[in-house]
Amino acid sequence: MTTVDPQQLRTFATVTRLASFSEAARELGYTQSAVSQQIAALEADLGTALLVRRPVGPTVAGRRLLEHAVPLLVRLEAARADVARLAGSPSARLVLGATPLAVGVALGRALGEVRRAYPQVEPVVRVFAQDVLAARVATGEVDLALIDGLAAPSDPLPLPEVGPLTTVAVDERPVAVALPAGHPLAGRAGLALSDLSAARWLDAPDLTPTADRLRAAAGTDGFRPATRYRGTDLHGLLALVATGHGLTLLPEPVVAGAPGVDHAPVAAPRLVHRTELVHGSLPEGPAALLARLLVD
Amino acid sequence: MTTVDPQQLRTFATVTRLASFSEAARELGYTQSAVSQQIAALEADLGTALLVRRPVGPTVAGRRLLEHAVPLLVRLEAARADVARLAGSPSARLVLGATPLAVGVALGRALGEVRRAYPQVEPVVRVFAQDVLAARVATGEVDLALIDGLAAPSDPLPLPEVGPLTTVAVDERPVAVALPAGHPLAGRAGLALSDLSAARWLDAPDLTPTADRLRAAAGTDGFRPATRYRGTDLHGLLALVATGHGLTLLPEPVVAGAPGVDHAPVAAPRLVHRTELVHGSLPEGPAALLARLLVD
DNA sequence: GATCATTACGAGCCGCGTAATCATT
DNA sequence: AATGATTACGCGGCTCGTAATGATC
Repeated sequence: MTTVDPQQLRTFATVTRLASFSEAARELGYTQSAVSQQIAALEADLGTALLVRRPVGPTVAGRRLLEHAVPLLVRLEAARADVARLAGSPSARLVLGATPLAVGVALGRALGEVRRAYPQVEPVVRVFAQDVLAARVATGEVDLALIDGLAAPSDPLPLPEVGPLTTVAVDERPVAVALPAGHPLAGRAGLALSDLSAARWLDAPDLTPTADRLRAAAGTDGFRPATRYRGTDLHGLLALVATGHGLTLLPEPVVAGAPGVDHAPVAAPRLVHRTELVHGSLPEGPAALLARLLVD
Repeated sequence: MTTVDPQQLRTFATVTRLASFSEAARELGYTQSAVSQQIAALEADLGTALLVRRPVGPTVAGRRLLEHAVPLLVRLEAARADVARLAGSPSARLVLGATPLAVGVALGRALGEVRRAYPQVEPVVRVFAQDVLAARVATGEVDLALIDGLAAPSDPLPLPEVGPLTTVAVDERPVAVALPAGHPLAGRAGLALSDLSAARWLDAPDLTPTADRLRAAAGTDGFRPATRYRGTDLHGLLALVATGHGLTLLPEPVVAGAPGVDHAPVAAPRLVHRTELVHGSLPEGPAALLARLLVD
């Protein structure tokens, strides 16, 4: 019946993230003591130990609580931001968030039309990794977002639910495995993803599906990351593929023209690279126009 | 940066639901004064009026806040319930929630197998309306739920997101319009849902898709409810159809055998009656067994 | 012995209830 | 006039910081 205290939740989340009471206190502007008391109160309230101390880390129950805590805090903030936006002046800004692979010529063309219709607005495009974009939309930091990812055909992307958002499918492309030029699998048809679970994979969490997603999609273990690539630059990633540092999964049109890189379409399971437009409520204006242009 | 107070959110939600400060105070165990102060504090905090008084009702900003408040409160409770369940003894109970149309022979057979494997557990089946079932799963009131509803083929049902739940498709059936016997449309193929927007519809929110859902699916206005039917009894609803009180949308197998009722398949848009199994994390035991049996 | 979490305790603030006031029908 | 929302005000509790204590490397 009674609810959990979000402040304690935030402290708890911070403590687990930093694995330290004192550092969490520093980040949150509390004393060590206050943090300790908040955690103690939360544990007493829930009737379970949530953290083990020295070294600091979550218990099983703590891990479970974390699955709730982070989305809850995001949404709590989104709620405030959402009504604040409604009260504030309808700004003429237009901020579009996008994952790296979602930025394409269609977007450029649509932005051009928006510029013509609303010459006074300065459209801003900001690139984010997939996992945080939905939260940015919910808090109003960006007005619209183009998010890409791996999905079964005509299935929606698995986005974290952080508020009342609308998502519309914009694009679906076949996916292919990017291979070094001359690789024996190049161009081979009928390739099953699970056949490649033992290969060396490039883990580029800001650009391509992570190993978890691949395992889930293929239904097998494996996909052990050989090299980790942090960053949103596609060319760098393709260069690593070309030099044999590992394979990666990309939309077919993206790998098709790349120099030094061959590719093979993935036949099973049936997967597509999907792009979705995500937004909250859009008042009539440049943002709404852009949304209409993008879904066509 | 700072978060919204859930207690105020709960009070706000209660006030709007009851459209009265005093009644909300009674329900929540506060004085009128406390409720008034909480609302005032919330409005001051967010910097906007949320309610109009006399008669009491939400403003535009208030309506927006409500979209966040209710799911937030559900999930806040779910978080507590979720870790509590983890701490408590692994009870041998097995509570299955289901929407009325989701209870079928497959379920009966699966429950039989569970009984045989775990003779000591007493399976309980509880029937709920669609809209509250996901929340019951999140709070652990039921271990698993079978939820049915209208969807595009192989699309998931639009469930409110109230926690980290797993959903698996269990069944998809064609949908048909139930008609009084001898109705001119009976058996006609190629029927478009939008053609029927002007007809008299039975509104049975506990059993069938509401008018909103129909409008969204058909992409047209209309589907004005002629008669409202509260309850989860299918036979009563079919009797109303047979006596000409309105049309309704049901899975084809359900209407096929009903006396006094004819039907016509819906051809456009492509729709199915989908049943999904929804659950949180399932420790090995009767619940996990039942889940496995149901998805096959 | 140094770092880091916990406990003890007092001070300030916040939120509730009582009660009076104001507004609306 | 009566119902119902708001304001005034004082008390109680809760939470934080300071400071001392305890545990772990």
